[in-house]
Amino acid sequence: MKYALVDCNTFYASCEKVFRPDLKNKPVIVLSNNDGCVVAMSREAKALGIPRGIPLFKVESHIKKYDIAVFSSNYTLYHDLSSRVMNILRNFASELEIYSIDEAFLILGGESQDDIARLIRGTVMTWTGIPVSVGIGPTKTLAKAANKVAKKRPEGYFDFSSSDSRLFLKELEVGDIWGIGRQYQAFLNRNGIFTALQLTQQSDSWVKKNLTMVGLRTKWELEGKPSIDMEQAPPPKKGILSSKSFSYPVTDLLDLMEAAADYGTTATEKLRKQKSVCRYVNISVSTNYFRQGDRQYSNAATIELAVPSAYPPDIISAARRGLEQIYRKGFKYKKITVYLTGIEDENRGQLDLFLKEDPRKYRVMESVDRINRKYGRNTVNCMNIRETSHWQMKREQLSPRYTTNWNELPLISAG
DNA sequence: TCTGGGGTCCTAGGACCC
DNA sequence: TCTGGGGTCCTAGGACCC
Repeated sequence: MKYALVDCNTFYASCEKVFRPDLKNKPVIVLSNNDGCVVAMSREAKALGIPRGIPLFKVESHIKKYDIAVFSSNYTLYHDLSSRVMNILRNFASELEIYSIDEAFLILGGESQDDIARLIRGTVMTWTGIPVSVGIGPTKTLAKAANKVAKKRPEGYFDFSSSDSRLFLKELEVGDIWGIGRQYQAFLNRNGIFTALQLTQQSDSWVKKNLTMVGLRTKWELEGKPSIDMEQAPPPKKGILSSKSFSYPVTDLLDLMEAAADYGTTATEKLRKQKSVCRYVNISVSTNYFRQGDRQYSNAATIELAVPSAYPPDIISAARRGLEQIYRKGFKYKKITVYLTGIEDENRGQLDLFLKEDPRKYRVMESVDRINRKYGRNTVNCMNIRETSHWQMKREQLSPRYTTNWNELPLISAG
């Protein structure tokens, strides 16, 4: 059995280029929420040496000098193109795991691996305009590592089994292994372990003791023993959060209340979408820790609901009660998070009681969800959220919703 | 002036039970 | 002076991922 990892190259930047042929071979960067920092770059922008995660204001001069195209993140567009890519990949796999917005694991059939990799790349490019890389290996971890190699090759694919496995592992640095982050990399380096090959030479018990069971599975995967399952249907989320940074410091409790209502609504929509209810509402606020001179404060509160619910007014009033507990006057708040936990299926015991108590609540919410899906987010909302509140997101370089809004379809002109 | 958002899993330690 | 053993549940914190 063979695993493939298909990864969209510089996904957000590639999405922005699909409808802008004038940007072909030009550097493109995509910003985080609030246009804060650089989260994605086209190949050309990477070549200019811009590091991922750098704040926008630090690269303004580069942008002017090299005429870099800058975009606010347009998740409506990225999610739509992502689902088109995933639907294509489904045709090539006996099993498909959508791992993230721009990556999927596939279990391949018996065809020649080179042929299938070429076919996948060609089809996705022709049908969506998105370039992808294909890594193939006997485990998910090795397919991931093969994908890293694929990205550096002009063919855009690489099969682990076509290489000398000992040499491959020797050239793979521990920090580049899927599942080994910065802390573990530093720890392993301190212990004289720098390559995947060296990691596989440690005993299972040593790896488990120092890198937990997760690290031990990674070791087995590097040895070619599949130890991480495919997840075809994503399990329901165990925690759902909605959190945003403010574009300007917020001091007023009423503004925070409004933001809590907005993000509480967003989180609750996600909750209803997976047909769940939650028992706990956790709300947290913090000041801007990047501002060294400011007085800093952060705090969180968890409110338990009387009955598990996915009804926005229940969630929002809990969030507001929590906020009243933790709000302190005189701080400049930067960020607020609403986090829903204690998630259960909506059909479980306790809820029956609730539905008997007031089934109208759920009928109201079904209608609201329908209207908002049709006419846009916040067409109907619970707390009179203003369109122009100053705590809302900054998105000054937003591209059109080319694929999801009739008024923003790309126009083609003849001649 | 300007520094993202949304998740998962694991472990240690404390409270509590018999 | 002597001060068990085994278990569950919960939370906080730390690691990881994109």
